[in-house]
Amino acid sequence: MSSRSPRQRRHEKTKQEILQTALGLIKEVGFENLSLREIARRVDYSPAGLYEYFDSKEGIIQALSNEGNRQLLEALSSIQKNQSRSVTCYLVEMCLAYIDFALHKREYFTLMSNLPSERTTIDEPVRADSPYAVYLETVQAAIAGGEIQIRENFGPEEITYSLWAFVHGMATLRLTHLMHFQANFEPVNRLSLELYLASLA
Amino acid sequence: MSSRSPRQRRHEKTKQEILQTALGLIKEVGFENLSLREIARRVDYSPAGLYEYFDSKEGIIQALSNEGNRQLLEALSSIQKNQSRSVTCYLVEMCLAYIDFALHKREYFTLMSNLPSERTTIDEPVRADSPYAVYLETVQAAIAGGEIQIRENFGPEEITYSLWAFVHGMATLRLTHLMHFQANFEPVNRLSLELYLASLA
DNA sequence: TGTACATCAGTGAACGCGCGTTCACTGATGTAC
DNA sequence: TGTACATCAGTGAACGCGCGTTCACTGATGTAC
Repeated sequence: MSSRSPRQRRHEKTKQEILQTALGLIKEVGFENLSLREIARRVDYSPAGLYEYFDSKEGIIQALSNEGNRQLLEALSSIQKNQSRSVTCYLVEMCLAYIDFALHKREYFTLMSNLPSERTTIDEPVRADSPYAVYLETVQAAIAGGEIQIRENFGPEEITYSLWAFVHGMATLRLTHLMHFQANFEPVNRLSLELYLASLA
Repeated sequence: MSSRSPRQRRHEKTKQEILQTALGLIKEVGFENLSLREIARRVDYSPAGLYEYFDSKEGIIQALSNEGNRQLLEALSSIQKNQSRSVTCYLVEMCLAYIDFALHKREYFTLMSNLPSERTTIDEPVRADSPYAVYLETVQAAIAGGEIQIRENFGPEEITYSLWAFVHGMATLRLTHLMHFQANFEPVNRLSLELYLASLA
């Protein structure tokens, strides 16, 4: 850190400024309308100037996506550690945290859901730093603790996928089709998840 | 029908041709890359020619969205009628039909999920010709038949919403993040839904 | 049945806009001696 | 401490592209008498 020259630090700082601006822009106009030229306008650079910091527009998106992944991972992991109730309780909180993340950091969330997963079959290993891995571990803990039963063709991965689909649907609906719908979703989401988890016992 | 002049029929036919072409284009390049000029190229018209049939690009999208709504409605309704098992059985089939629709008519589905719902609070009436209405009716039938119990703050609408979120998540994940993931999702989806519905009994 | 006219279906060119990327360049900052 | 030089950070202009929409127009089709 301190071994970096002032020049390198300035460079890094500008890079972060660009990323933050891009993020704000996505929040305003949506991922699909993100424009490199508009980012440049907002940081008061010429469009060409950004190429000092990123190879391409895609490079900016990748950097943001990595950061989003980090933040979601952090949000999920912190729940895993902070509580001392049953594992299924953790799971419910983690599910709700996913929805919260989608709503409050939707600029990251839309970005991330629009990028395809690297994993393409169940035989490939799960990336350790992926949000999915956090869910999977927790589900496995619940299974080990006897709180969740596995069934034929319905092991840890399948259970995790189904939970993920459930919360992903809740989150996605809120961000698209139900974006103008006024209601108190949280208790409904919570109860649905509790009921579903209960049925897995 | 037969009272319409040949001119009107030709007009209608061309209109349909444009819509079908637009649909094919969405299937190829995605909703967000739909281009009026490219539609024109494919039907061998000048871009201006399309304005004889639609007021704007938005008009084409609206027309397609209506048609998609009709087709989804039809897919769901046909299941409601064709079977003679428990209502919960219908529900599972309807849920799977939703996913099927999303996967096999994804050009319609992406279109529809990107348009916000007209209904903005639970106090407004449900549109009778909406897919949601079909789900809601079925859930109400299940409640009436004692197959599903309502709970505090968890009535027919909440139950329907949660089911919808579940299948919407399954569908959306497949179309975005898991688009390249190879697996046999159907039995997993079916079992998850059956378990969830069982927990509502 | 023929003719005059109105409407329809479709064109070509343009408007005004926005986009990502490249390239030759310049002045400022840092480095070596 | 001063100077010569290299690298860095950033610019301006252009390339080549695509977009939705408008407008004056024309030839074909249909209608009325």
